[in-house]
Amino acid sequence: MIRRMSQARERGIPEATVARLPLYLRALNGMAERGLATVSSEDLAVAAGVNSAKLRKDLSHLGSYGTRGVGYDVEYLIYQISRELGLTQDWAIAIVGVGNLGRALANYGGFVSRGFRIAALLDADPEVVGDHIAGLNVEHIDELEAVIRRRGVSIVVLATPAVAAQQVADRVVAAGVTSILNFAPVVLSVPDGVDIRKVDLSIELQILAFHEQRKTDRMTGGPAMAEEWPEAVDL
Amino acid sequence: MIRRMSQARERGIPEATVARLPLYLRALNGMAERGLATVSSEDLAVAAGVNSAKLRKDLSHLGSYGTRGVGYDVEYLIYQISRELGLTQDWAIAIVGVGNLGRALANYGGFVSRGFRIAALLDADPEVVGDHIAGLNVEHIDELEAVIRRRGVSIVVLATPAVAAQQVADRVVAAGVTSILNFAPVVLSVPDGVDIRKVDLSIELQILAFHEQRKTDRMTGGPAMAEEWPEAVDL
DNA sequence: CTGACTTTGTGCATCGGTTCACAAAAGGAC
DNA sequence: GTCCTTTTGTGAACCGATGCACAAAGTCAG
Repeated sequence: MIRRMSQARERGIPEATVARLPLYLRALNGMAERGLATVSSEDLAVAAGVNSAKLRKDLSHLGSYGTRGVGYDVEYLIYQISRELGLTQDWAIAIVGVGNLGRALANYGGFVSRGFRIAALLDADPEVVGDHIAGLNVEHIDELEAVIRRRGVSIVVLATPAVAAQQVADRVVAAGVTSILNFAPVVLSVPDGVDIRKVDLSIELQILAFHEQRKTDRMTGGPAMAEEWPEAVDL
Repeated sequence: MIRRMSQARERGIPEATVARLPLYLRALNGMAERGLATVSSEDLAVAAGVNSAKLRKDLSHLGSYGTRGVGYDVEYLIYQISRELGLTQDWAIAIVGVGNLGRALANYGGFVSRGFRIAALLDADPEVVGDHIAGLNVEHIDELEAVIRRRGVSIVVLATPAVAAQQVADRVVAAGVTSILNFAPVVLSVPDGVDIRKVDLSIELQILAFHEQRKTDRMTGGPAMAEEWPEAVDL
């Protein structure tokens, strides 16, 4: 027995593809709202800001959901991508650290929109504990393990100061959490099997600055004739 | 005349390398604070969370700044990376959209820390205009072009609602800005030569959810024997 | 000055991801 | 039913990034 399956799928979607699926999903939702029933790979690619061949290859990893000569059924594709991403189930997330950023995240609508539910806000500062933010009561960090267990939290968002992040990470990992979204500017060390994604505002700015500098260098004389070092290195 | 230069450099640092330089810089700053004078590629790689061969290759794109048998001079390397990233100059940035996120960004210390200076906060809501946040007066979005010109703003951070983002982007581009950090969940379309970096909180969560789902699937039966589709597709 | 030791810088094989270009599949006209 | 048009799904070439493994270059002891 050969079990051709539908070409690919059966296991392992490339990481680069996974990172783009949410993008397609957002574009598709916009199209569904505007009442579109089907969409071609070309149109969807433009809406998502990618190359159409890449889009088709990405979708082919999920299965063969298009109709040649027609395109993709918008609603069906939304369902398939949502299912693949795990958004058809309900994810309880906890936000640790209720400073400016934590507050912003708690109020950010995009989280709740699909599949995600903020189940807890935690902070170490007694000044903040007890505040009501986005309809939730801020709880003390001492409750971390209990809250994770009782409310079935499976994803933790770290918005603590840098010095506290590793310590909190150790505790949430010990409590059984294996997915962490880290906003603190530190490299967390966690055991194998724990997924960490890092969002670092300052790094993004530095990358922009690099390119901006290159652009302005090019205007004013060009880098080829700019000095290389304050003093010579090659003798 | 051959002009060997110091091997690489002269032009074009790989994008992947640029994205890691800020990481090295942060690790090096920590080491400088702890008084370390030199560091080996191995130690620095561990601190930055990367492979040491990759670190050495990354640094080799900037020039040959290490000493064999010894390692890298911490202060000197900090200076070289900072210069390469353009952090030795002062960047004026403007934040557009002073909601929860905009406020968090304005108060985020990591921006100011090296080279970046928040030069303006702008919003369309008259309720918010005039507020004082992080020592700055919130100005009306009508002032956008004037503020960019007068204060030499070269990087704009978009923290507006999704619907307003494209419109604001068009205006800042028209005003001559060529670097944008976008937090709004939309695909911006801008002319060639304008750099956009996107930070999307909801997408990061969706990627985590995907991996989390895979992990829990594996516990409960394994994906190989999980059903593929509600109905069969291959006949 | 010599020889043992350390650590960089890089050539090379490899890998994952992107893009092109086209055959295969579907729909519609007549 | 046949032909023509559209659009998918994918083979294959290409491109950039990664990581191994080692020669080259330096330090340091004696």
